[in-house]
Amino acid sequence: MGRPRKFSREGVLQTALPVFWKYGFTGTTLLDLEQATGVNKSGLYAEFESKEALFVASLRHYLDTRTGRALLTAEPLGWGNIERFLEEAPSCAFDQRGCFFVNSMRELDCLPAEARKVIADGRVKLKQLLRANVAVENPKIDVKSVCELISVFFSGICIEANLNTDRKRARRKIRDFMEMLRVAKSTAGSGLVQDSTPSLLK
Amino acid sequence: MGRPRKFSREGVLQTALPVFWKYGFTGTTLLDLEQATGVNKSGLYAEFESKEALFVASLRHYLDTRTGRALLTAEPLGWGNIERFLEEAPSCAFDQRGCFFVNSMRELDCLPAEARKVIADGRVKLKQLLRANVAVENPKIDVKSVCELISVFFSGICIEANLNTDRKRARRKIRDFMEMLRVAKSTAGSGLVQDSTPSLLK
DNA sequence: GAGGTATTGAACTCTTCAGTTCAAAAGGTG
DNA sequence: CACCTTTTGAACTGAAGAGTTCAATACCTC
Repeated sequence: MGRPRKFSREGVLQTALPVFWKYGFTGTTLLDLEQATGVNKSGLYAEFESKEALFVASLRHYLDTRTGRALLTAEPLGWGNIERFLEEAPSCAFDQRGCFFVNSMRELDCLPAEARKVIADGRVKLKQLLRANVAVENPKIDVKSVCELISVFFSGICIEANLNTDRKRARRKIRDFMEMLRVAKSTAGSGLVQDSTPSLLK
Repeated sequence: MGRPRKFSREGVLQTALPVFWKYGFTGTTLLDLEQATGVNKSGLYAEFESKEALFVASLRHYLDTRTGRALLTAEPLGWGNIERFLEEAPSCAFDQRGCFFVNSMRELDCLPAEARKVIADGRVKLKQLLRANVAVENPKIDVKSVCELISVFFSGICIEANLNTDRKRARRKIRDFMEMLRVAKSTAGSGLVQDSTPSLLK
């Protein structure tokens, strides 16, 4: 019954994603998408309502296919997971630098409302996953604050991945950061910190 | 000798900057720029060669008018300067969130070559300024590594400023980060860190 | 292999974009 | 106040943007 289509929704998302990732939503044209996916406009519009809908679907596809979640739920929970997450979650492929979510944060004002929601929800989820891993390490440290620091550091790593920094240098930074986290944890309550209102330590 | 113009180059840059800042280069249209600056296209093109040239000029104007440099060269050098820089450099105005430079890093692939160079040079300069402030604090710590961490953290803070995070929460994160830096410094060489190849400590 | 349905791709629309042109207006100067 | 240079704003251009339409094509079913 009728001609079968040449493309799959999955396949389109997989090939459209790197384009949006590299050029952003406003920076991507329909011509770019046609060329990348190999699917004509009419095909794309048959499957997706609009460029915005395709973007949102790409965002969701990204969430579903990335390893981030798996990395942060691996047993045993702890610093190890966080270190692996920081190292492996940000991509460094030519057309997929850093993290699609973090990149999109820059463009928030130009994005469809639904995309903004997906991003906000994604961040909440990330914080939860981080929290679980930090919590098992040391109750002396204010878990939420540490998670915030890790989140900021992750965003920074991702954004800087847009420059030419090679993976090796990024790994070095991550190691240093983790070392700092572990030291801070070890010395919690040791009296070394004399700030008037220490917030990192309970 | 002819009619005097109603606008100044300075004034245009000052009003164009927030538009580029908020919507990025590709997200900004000439109509946006006309409305924001109050200057007609023909006026803009009389002063600037192209949209790209106006963007680059805005980027340079940003560099020249920001307090970042002053904050990092204030005497005495040290953690205090860095903390003030992290707190005060990222803007949180409605249409100027985070740092224009960091925001532009996301868009690098759509930017004119000259803009890319300005950004790269700006980052080198920032690293130098950070270095001077870190160096005076403690020779036991690998200065360059610490600077990299601060730079990543700064980028992260700036990118996350694009979300609705209020200044108060950002300040809290910065205090925590600085605390960690200071603790790491204090415990350098204390034997708490047992990694096989510690890179943060000399 | 004929029939029927769904996909396809090219041509088309309408809008917006960056950039140009130029007659009219404006104001300093003598 | 008349002259002359310069700015100005509106109309214009050509290209590129998103999104639509539809005849031709492909392929599955019977």
